[in-house]
Amino acid sequence: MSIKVRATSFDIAHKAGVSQSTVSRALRDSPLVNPETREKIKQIALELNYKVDKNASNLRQQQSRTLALLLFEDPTSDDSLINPFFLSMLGSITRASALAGYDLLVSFQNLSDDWHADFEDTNKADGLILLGYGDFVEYRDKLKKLEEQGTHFVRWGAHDVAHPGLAIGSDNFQGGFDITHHLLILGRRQFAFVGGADNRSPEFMNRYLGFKDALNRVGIQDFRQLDAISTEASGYEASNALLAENSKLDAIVCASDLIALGVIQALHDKGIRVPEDIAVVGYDNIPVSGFSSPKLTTVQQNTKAAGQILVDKLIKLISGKSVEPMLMPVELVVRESCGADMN
Amino acid sequence: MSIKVRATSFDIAHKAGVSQSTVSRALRDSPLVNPETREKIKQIALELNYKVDKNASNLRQQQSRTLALLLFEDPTSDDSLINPFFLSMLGSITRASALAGYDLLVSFQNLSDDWHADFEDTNKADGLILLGYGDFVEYRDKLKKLEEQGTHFVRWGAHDVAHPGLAIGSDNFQGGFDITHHLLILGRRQFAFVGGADNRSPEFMNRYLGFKDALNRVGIQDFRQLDAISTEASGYEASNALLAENSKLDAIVCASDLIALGVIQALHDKGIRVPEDIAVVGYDNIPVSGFSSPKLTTVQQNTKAAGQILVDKLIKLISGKSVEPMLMPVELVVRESCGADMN
DNA sequence: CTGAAAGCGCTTACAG
DNA sequence: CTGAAAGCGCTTACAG
Repeated sequence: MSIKVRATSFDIAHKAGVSQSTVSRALRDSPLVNPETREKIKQIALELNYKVDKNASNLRQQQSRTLALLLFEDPTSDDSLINPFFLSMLGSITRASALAGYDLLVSFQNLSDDWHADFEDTNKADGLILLGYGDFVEYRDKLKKLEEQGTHFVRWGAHDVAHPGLAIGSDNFQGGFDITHHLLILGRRQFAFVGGADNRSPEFMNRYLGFKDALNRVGIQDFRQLDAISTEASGYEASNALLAENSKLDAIVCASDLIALGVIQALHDKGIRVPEDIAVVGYDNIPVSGFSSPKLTTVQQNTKAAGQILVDKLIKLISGKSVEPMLMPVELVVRESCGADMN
Repeated sequence: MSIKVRATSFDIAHKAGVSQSTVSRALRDSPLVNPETREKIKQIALELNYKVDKNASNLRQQQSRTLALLLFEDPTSDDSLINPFFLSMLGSITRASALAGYDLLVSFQNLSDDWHADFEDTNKADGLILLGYGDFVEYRDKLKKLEEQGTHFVRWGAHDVAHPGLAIGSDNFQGGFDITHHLLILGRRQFAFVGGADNRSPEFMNRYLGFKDALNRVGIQDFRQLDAISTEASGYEASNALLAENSKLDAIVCASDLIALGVIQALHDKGIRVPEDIAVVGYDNIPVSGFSSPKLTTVQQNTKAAGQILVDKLIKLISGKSVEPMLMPVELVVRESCGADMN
């Protein structure tokens, strides 16, 4: 392996017979420098394989042109599996950052980490994108600290004036409403919702509220709700608990696809047919949902646009512009598990 | 939003009544500094919410404690979808980096980009992890450049003394052999392999060679091979081309799960039963493969260990230690699409 | 054990 | 249009 000798701007200055300041200006395309000089300098830089030292440049400019993506995992999830929904956002965030000329640091965080202080405070990143949170109540305290320190950050989730920071999220209430409404149209009447409906997970809560509203509007006051976190195992368990109650059921609305997959598995294991006996629907439209049997009817969030928007808003925030929160529309994806093609 | 005022080591020095050098030493746990002084300094640092400026620290130390993960996508793939196999490695790489005390920059690369010069040369990263490549022939030239510049890098793939740099990969030959052998045991005799078997994609090539070897060992010289890239669409197309040939077939070995999914879809559309009429197997064990119908028999690579190993080897490389390439074992995952439970 | 000083490699206000 | 100089915030060799 060859020894690495990095050229500095002084080396170029020497070769070009100009001062180091002129080199710096030329490479930054400053209009102050003579076009011919600039070309000569750029040529030499190329020959020497010169690259600006980012540490020096960043130190001098007091910025990093880097964004940090902090991913909070559900503490209970298998550590080899990342939530597929976040994964799909990772792609668009990475692309949007690159497009805007920012590098992207990616980090998985646990609530126990001292995460709130690690990136922007060390000048490694100009701002943070927060995805997921585990338990919202604990999370909120950390957000408050971030805000107090003047850190620039955006988060994916439900915006709420009561919560610190700017949130971009999709319309979970509408999604919960739409998919429940769809089941009502298909004639289902005996409902259960599986997913934690408390302030520990505001997304699930809003989906639940949409679910409830759809039922109330047609006069249904009677339904079941069971807590579950977003894993197949949790859905499986909740489903069994539900069946043990012996309540009459013809539709189960799940707060996520992962939960729905577990619920369907549990029903299969008991010999209950989906969707013939009980319709089951999910939320997120993760890749697997198009392949399960039956294929999941679910709600699609626009992850591609979401990533782009998170990045754009954060960059605006960094440059001191004012930024509005945003609620993104959702789309119902009808497949088999709702029983739509039974009619 | 509060105005951000970052404390520097001078601020702490002032408050503590010591010199700035002592502050730096104390925060780095240098044994040179008096324990009481150290504690006092640490206390003040905490109060002022002081964090070492990484740009300054990195500049001074000429290192970044950062790794860059460069992900090359198949140029033909839908840009909203990342290869699920890489995604699963992303998790373990991120975790392993954090554990080793390195930050992780993530970037998607196109072959057209000037990627080979962007991270280590700017001192933003101490080393690179390369995942995927698109076309290996073009890729190889870039690798050569990286090596010439003395960049530290490891890549996921087949190690070959003829190729620049250090590769960690799984045993694709063995995987191709094992899964084909499994089909032979189940009584299949008329084979096709779907996946590009040329030097543009060495992984596929090795899987193909394993496939071929398994057949040759039992005296089968006659089989079909069709090119395909790792997408469902490409598998679908190849499958139709195969059927159009009217050759007798009872088993299709696919170079990836994505291809297998497309092949199965094409067979379904023609009313051909899988695995009754034709067995179809994949490679990668992506999450979807456990949910397709029929569920895919496939080959599992140990992505969790792989990510960890890539990070470990790269860090060794950075610290100037000698490092060996590695071939990781694979595991056959038997589900339904091979027809194992028909016997 | 501590401090004064040099220097990492840039960018940019200042002077010409 | 160009150069000399200051300074970003650290780490560490040197001197005591």
